[in-house]
Amino acid sequence: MLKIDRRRLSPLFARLLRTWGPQHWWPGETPFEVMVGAVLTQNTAWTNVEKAIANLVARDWLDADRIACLRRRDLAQCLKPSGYFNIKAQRLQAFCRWYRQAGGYPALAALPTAELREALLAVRGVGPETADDMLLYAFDRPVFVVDAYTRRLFSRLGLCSGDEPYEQLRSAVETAMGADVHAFNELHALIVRHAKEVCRVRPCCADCVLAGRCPAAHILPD
DNA sequence: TACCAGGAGAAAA
DNA sequence: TTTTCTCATGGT
Repeated sequence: MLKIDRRRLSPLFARLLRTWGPQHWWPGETPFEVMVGAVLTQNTAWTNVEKAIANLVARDWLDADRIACLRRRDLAQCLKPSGYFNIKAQRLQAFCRWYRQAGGYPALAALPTAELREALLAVRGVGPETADDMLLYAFDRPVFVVDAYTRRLFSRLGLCSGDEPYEQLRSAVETAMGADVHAFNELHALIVRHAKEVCRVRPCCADCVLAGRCPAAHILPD
């Protein structure tokens, strides 16, 4: 079973926070909007998701009851900028129908984390990362979100091999950091921010940037 | 032009 | 069980 050394993870977190500052995630007005964003951002740049959400808001459709009852093709048209629009229309309706049937946010927020996670994962179109995005950023549960950036960065730093099962990596980070909603919130957001700012510019050296000896270090604010 | 982006599920091996 | 394929727009 994978173990991540807290003495290596904590300085990494501190370095990211010092470099990029608090990220104030998730960008969303309400928990429901956060959950919609979590579905729409699957393998998609956030700027495209924002356009799709803006379309929903402009039509006054950012509502579980409304989305659940829309014609699939109307919703798909609205989601077009976020890509995979037919699949996402299907997934978002499946999620909204479940959300409504489950009693909405108050009823779901009353569930224990493990039970809520299991219920989310049973919704078609909600996988581990999407479920954990929702748990952390919409329900404030101490769950760490593992994404492709986390695997890439951690494997380059030698914290993991990168091909561990999702649950193993999530559990290892949660054990190393302790159940801390705020820390999980920031760490995941910072990893994404770091990837956007650095890996895109110079994909080979996310690790040496963090060690402070990267040729591209000039792009860092400190 | 080619590649990537805050994945998930189905199909094939 | 593991790997591969499909879904698709928009920015770089």
